[in-house]
Amino acid sequence: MLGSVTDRTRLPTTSYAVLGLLSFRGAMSGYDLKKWSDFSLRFFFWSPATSNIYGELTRLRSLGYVTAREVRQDDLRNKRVFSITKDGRAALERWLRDAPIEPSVLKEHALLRVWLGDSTDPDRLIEVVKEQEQAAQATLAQLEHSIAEARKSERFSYPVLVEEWCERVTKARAEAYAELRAKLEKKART
Amino acid sequence: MLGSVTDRTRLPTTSYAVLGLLSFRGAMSGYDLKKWSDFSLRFFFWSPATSNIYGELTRLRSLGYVTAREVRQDDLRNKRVFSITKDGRAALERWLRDAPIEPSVLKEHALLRVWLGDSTDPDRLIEVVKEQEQAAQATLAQLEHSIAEARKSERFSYPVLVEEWCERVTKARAEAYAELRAKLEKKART
DNA sequence: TAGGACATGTAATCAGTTACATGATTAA
DNA sequence: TTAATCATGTAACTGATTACATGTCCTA
Repeated sequence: MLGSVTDRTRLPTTSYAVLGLLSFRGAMSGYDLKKWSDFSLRFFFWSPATSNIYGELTRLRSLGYVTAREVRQDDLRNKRVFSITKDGRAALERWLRDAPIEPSVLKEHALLRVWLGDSTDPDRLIEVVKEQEQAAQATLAQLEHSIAEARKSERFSYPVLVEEWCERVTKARAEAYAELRAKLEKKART
Repeated sequence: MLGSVTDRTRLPTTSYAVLGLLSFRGAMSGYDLKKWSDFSLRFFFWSPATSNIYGELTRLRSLGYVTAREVRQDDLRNKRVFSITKDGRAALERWLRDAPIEPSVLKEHALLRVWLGDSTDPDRLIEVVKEQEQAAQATLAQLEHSIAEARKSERFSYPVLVEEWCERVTKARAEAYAELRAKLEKKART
């Protein structure tokens, strides 16, 4: 009721995430955006599905926040690249300034299994935890690569700070899983 | 197509989370479940909305995984308490054994703001990060309380392990936010 | 010649939230 | 008397996913 007029411009976070990606470098296709978000947003936020990105792009365009341009990359294939507009930038800045920040979410599906450890096979549990430890280490390697890349350009100074945050927390996650595994192994022996 | 028969029994994770809560202690109401999940699942997974819990309870009952019993708590108010059935326990164990584990998700809404720091007021950014640091510390206090409680009973030995994991990672999150704040402050001074 | 990367989208579905509806009890 | 807690649910909505549809180019 209240806000029915105001909320016309209130978009899901994904819209702003896409707009944000576009604020770094213009002229990207939906495909490019998906790839890049898999290598950046994914670490601390989430990477939307491809179809979701195309959907957002359509919406953003109808709002005048992005413009599309057809690019012929070769004789047969066409590519539609998007750029953020002045209006889009303004909307992004408004959102950054005014939108309330939702509480952070940590969804560790593996821990739900451990939590219900009494109903599970202890060895399976140890395996699951080991896998998570490895997954965290793999993420860490990707992050380190990503940080090294991002440091090359001044333009990514903020993303670098965020990735360093992620690095620290991912390290802690890996260690916490290692500790948990040790505890589970000890528990299994008794 | 494949699985159209098999998937009849494939439920969303929330169903199993509710079933899991019920596996610890029987005879809980929807209201109880919501409260408890706010103090346990929330830390490492997520706490479903009240209406969501009631919905799951209905579904679980129709599958024969839980039974309901009416409890008259005083002259006027009635309470419907639920207990897990043998079938429910079997379904939970099957899920724990067989279901693939989805990748973990970390959604730090505040970091999306930092990531887009070039489009934001630096002082506002520092404030936002400070708030996250405090939020993490508040979570830490709740966790410590929760761990102390859970240690009182043998039955919660697995939940204690999970909460210790959370404690460690939440500490790291708080520290990572503190470090980030320091970097932002330094950046602002230059 | 098969598989992966490039490239774009629609349609169906789903998991979950918010808003709403209702009403008693208890503590400040 | 006001707010919080107890207590249960339905209905409308929405954000996002999965499945599907289509086709080229390049590499092993």
